[in-house]
Amino acid sequence: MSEGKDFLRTIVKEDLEAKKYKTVVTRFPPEPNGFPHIGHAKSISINFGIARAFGGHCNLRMDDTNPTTEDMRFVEALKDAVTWLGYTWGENLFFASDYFPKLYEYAIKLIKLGKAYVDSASEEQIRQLRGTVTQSGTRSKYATRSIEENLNLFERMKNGEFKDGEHVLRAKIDMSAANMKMRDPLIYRIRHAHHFRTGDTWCVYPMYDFAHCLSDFIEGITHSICTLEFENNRELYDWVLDTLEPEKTRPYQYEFARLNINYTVMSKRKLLELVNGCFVNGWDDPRLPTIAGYKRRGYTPEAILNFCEQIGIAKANSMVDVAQLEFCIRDDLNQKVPRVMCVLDPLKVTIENFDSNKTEEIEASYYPHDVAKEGYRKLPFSKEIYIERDDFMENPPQGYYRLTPNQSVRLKHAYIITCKQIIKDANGKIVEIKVQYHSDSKSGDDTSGIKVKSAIHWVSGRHAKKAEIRLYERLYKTDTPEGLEDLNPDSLRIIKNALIEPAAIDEKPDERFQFERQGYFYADPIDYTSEHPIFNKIVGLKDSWAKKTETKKPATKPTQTKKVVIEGKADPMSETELTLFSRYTNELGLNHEIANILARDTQLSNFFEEALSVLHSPISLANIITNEVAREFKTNETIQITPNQVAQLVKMVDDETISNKIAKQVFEEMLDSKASPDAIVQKKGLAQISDPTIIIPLIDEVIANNPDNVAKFKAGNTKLVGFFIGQVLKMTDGKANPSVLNELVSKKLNTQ
RNA sequence: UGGGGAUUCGCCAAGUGGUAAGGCAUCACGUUUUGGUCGUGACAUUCACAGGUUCGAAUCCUGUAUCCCCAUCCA
Repeated sequence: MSEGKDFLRTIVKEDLEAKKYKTVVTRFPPEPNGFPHIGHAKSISINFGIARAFGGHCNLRMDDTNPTTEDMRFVEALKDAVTWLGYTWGENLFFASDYFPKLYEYAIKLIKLGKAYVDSASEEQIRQLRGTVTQSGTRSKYATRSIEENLNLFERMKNGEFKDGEHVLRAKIDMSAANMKMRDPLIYRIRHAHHFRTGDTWCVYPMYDFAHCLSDFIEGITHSICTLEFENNRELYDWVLDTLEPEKTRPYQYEFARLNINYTVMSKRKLLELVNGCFVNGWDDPRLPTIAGYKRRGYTPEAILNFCEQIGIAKANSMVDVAQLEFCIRDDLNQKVPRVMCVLDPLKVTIENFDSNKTEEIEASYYPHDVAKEGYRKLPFSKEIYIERDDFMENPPQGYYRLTPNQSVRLKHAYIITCKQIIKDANGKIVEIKVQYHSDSKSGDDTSGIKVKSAIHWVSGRHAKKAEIRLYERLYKTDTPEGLEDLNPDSLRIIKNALIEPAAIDEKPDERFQFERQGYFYADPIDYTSEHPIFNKIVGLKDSWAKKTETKKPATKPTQTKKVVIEGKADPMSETELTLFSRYTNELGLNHEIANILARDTQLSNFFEEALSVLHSPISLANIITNEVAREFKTNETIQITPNQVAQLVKMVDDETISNKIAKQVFEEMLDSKASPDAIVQKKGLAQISDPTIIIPLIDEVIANNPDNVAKFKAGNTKLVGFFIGQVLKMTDGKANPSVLNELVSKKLNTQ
């Protein structure tokens, strides 16, 4: 939870430090039209997490501006998700629909400002007139209506005098804007629909772009964090707030990349399709990436939150490996849950030399030695037991550690057994094995001296309980699933007759267990009863044996195809550009790259020509202009610096008063202070230090203080020269002459 | 095709002119009564590509490529 670990926290931190806001206020603003999924969890952890980290607060706001898709049921699911993840909104549960009256007033204000109009064109016409991404649009003929007429019409829209789609309210912005969102966006539409909260009060409903920013403003949000697809909406967000509330401090929008996970679908539409089409069993199906699904499956909020923290926040579209999530739940449960034995695919084992009437009770710890928890149960041991079918092999492959005709094995917590006889049915399937146990090999008290390769889990036939185990695998078989055709047909496997040791049911020391050697399981919160226990598989244990045996087969190496880069062609130069180019290269001796940049950019070439008339130092001038000056022109239309000033600066570099490095620093300074370069150098004492008698002692000092790096350098890490130069430069505030310094450092290090 | 974003290891991701963090995955060894956990080590001479500026570039400049978003009366 550190403060500056991602770009959002960095922004918040800076804003707070700059006193832009007194306290940070964020919001989690879902639309209640579907169940929240792990992508929402990321957003929740960002918004609530930032608020918590900076001592602010986060509102839970239902963005319910579309009456046709939203439902109270989803509101409850959203609240559940936030609570389950461990966050609280306190008093701050809001609904955009609560702001409908205020929003309506804002719309009227916009009309009065002459910045909104009622458009009576049809939906189709509006689309036509909007233009395309390359062609600008045309403003509707209704845009010329008077303020009074607009006011009147809008009020009648509100009063329900018109049918759906007859009119809309539009912001009057710019029909030729390159950003399509700014082409007179719709801000209100007529909807004669029943809203789940406001009922039939309203006939007009605000659109997202109008409602969202104003809702943020009304709530005093400082940082409005949303996903990347809203980047284009930001300009409109700013426009609405700047024209309606120009004086007040207001929220700003920031975007991050939404979460994608491989083998998983996250879109509301696809999730809805799965649920409604009964491809899964409801919104809380454990195979679904919904919060309800993870909860039902047995995931912990800690694991989800930890996952959200691990994946980070950035602006690049990305696809997280589902293995990362699986790691998080294993990692969490490993420290928490009791171990218990459960046989999923039982094979009967009769211990020939064990008394058939006897039951031995073994004290077995619920936790392994490396988990700092205590607790144990009594484990019954008797003549007939069951082991996992694949823990015995008649003809084992190399490296198989478990029971074979020639290899003894330990029964976990109990005795070592040795196979004596294999019994098969008519089809050759093994139905039972007969073994002898070594009575002097009891766990914790073993004097047998027998060495075994592994310990396997087992249950006592007489005492074991029957359990239903629901085994879940990934819902999709492809890593980037598109549709139903990518569904994994084996995503759910139900084992009706697994055998579990009695304590797990009778004592029920927890809801979640590790079934020894298999994975983590969760007593299904809905269907489980002690008469008919049902466990969901949360996640399997890592299984390096399985991995080893399967990777043996396909050894096909993916052929590395070297990426072929197609170099696009630059536009040919115009006549005048060509003339300039040849003058720069031939007369002034500039290199082709620099000459090219200058020749193609009139702003830069004018600047250059002017500077050149002051100081005839074409190469130095051209370098600084195509690099530093160009950057400023890129971000600002006009810049404060004059060609004359740049010439002054270059002059100081040319006569070695200052270094190139310092020149860049001075340049930055000139941008802010508008002072002349000489004055800056004077004032700050930036003249460069070239005298070796001053520099050498500093180098010696750095070398003396960093013996490790000296050693690394000697070992061949020559890049470390940079480190030493950097250190000396730091000591001299960047004033040491870098060329001289470079030479001296290299010499010193090589003669040490 | 206009505009807006992005590009650092198999997957995430720090880094903003001075030694390419960290996690997942993978591999090896050690510990282990879970083929788990844990521990140790290995894993980017290079940051989409090509030039340029600089003593020094992932970072600054120019150009190119690729991917994502925008033309719902959805959010």
